[in-house]
Amino acid sequence: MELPLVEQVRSFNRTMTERIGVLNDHFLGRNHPLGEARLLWEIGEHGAEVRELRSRLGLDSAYVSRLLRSLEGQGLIVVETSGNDGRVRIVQLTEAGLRERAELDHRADVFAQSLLEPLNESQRLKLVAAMAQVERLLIASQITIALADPKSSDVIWCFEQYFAELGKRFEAGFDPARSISAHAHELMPPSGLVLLAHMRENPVGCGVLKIHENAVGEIKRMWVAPQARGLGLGRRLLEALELHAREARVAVLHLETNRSLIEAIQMYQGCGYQEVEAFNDEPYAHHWFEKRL
Amino acid sequence: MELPLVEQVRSFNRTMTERIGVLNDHFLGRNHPLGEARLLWEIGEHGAEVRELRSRLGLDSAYVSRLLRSLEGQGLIVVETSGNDGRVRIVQLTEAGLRERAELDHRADVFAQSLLEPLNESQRLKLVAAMAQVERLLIASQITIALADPKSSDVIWCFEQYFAELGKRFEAGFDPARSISAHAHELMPPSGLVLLAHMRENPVGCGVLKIHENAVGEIKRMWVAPQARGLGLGRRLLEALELHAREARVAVLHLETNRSLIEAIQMYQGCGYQEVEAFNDEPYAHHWFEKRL
DNA sequence: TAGATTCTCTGACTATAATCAGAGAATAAG
DNA sequence: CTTATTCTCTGATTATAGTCAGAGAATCTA
Repeated sequence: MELPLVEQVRSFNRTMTERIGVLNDHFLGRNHPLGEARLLWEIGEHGAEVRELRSRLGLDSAYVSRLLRSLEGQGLIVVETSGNDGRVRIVQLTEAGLRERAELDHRADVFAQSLLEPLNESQRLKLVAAMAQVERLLIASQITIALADPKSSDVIWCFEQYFAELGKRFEAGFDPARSISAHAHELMPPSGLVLLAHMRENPVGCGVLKIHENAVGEIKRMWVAPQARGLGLGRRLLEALELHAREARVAVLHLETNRSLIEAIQMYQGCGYQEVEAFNDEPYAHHWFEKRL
Repeated sequence: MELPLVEQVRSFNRTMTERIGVLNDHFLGRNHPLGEARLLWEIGEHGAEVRELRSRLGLDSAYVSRLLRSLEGQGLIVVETSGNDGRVRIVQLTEAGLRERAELDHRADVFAQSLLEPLNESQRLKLVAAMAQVERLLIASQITIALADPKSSDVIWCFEQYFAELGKRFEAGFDPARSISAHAHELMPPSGLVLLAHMRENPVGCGVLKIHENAVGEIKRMWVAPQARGLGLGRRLLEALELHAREARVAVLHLETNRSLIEAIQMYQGCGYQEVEAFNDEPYAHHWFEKRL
């Protein structure tokens, strides 16, 4: 690989732009303009709310409305008002709409097969493995980490997921009330902060830093969503927390963890955390770590 | 073809469609509509013929003309009549056009870097390696093999490349006149045929089958262009020739080769060819092979 | 319960990306 | 030298993909 990294990425982008063009022509081939096809696809077999479609596809409400009117005119969808909220409208595919969607599905399959077909078995496996790798890493590179409000719904959701996971993994379950607390007011600067990782609007990980008086920081609630694991996100979160800690003149970071969280323990050690004597009486902890910054 | 492979390819396509959309918005971001930007890019630093641009981008002549008029109006290009052929027009970028193109170039770089930036060193290397692999195999899957007219310029070009390469690789050079002949009239059905491999209009490999009376076929002029090597194209060409041989009721295939063509010899053996006694007096040959079909 | 917000829709408008028919000039082929 | 072909251009027209302003109804918030 003599090409500089950026050159190789650009070359890849050129190749893919071309291929995606072919894919779109394929989709487009017969039938609908691309906008309608995408919408038809996103509605899915079980229907969807219009507002949901709009935000998923990132389209203007006037435009979506027009696309829906067109699909309705073709008898591919029915639109009805939601029972729960009279403002919200629900789109469902009709029989004809389902057939049309199956046709799109089939075309996408045919296209995918046309890429594999000229290759031999070993090349196919290599291609698919490399695609999975590219996809994974591109997704990883889309994850952003930012300061978050501990009272926001995304943070609350992440903490719930975190507690639920501890409940499953600890031998004796987990009761947040028994554990050392970290309430919202402690998690706002200057006494602490929450970092949240997002993947396209969706929260996929969190981490908390509490700042104590004696230049001691405490890391808590490190969690990565299952679909975002194996991408080095835990380490990224930890490093981002350390950066904030340094800025707050923290000299030593503490954290404690349960023996069932094996990957976490390995990550802490890999990031330079040393196991030390228990520095608190957290009932769920088996290992206590510290790192001097 | 097992479904998981197709599923992974489709998932990859979805991810890439999204990324390419972002790339286009980036390009588009400021400045020009996408069509103009693509054209500006394709004109290149040294200018180009309009007809060449049209065929490279696959656009209608009226449309290209209009795009050129628009770019001309913005002072980014100048169009002049070719000296050789009064019908052909040549487009050149002006100073401003070159700056604009450099800007596009820069944006593509920034985009590529934005993919790499959030990753750590080892992830970057993995991503780039996987991209190279995907690109290579997708390009391989774009190569088509078809019967070709031995008098066509593509075939003549491939044969010239083949002879030039033999001249370089054989210890004593290579003189086509001394070698056993294969003239155009022998390479048309029913007495023979030429297969040509194309990658997006460009010839990248060839192979010849001569059919003799006693159900004996002869493989000659197997060549793969340097940029298409390592993709299994030689084997694909050979297998395609064998298919044609079977259809022509050939029972045994002969071929001879020079000891310096090591990869070729390995490929023949890997495809089931057995080394036999010399069956002709080809002066450049060291190994003679046959395969019963 | 008033006022703000959310959700969807319509009307009016624009930019982009084409396509088709045909004209005019230059060149190639017979 | 005539005819066919190639290359480019203009005019007329279309489809696609939006954007913006605002209206009307339902719902949420203070």
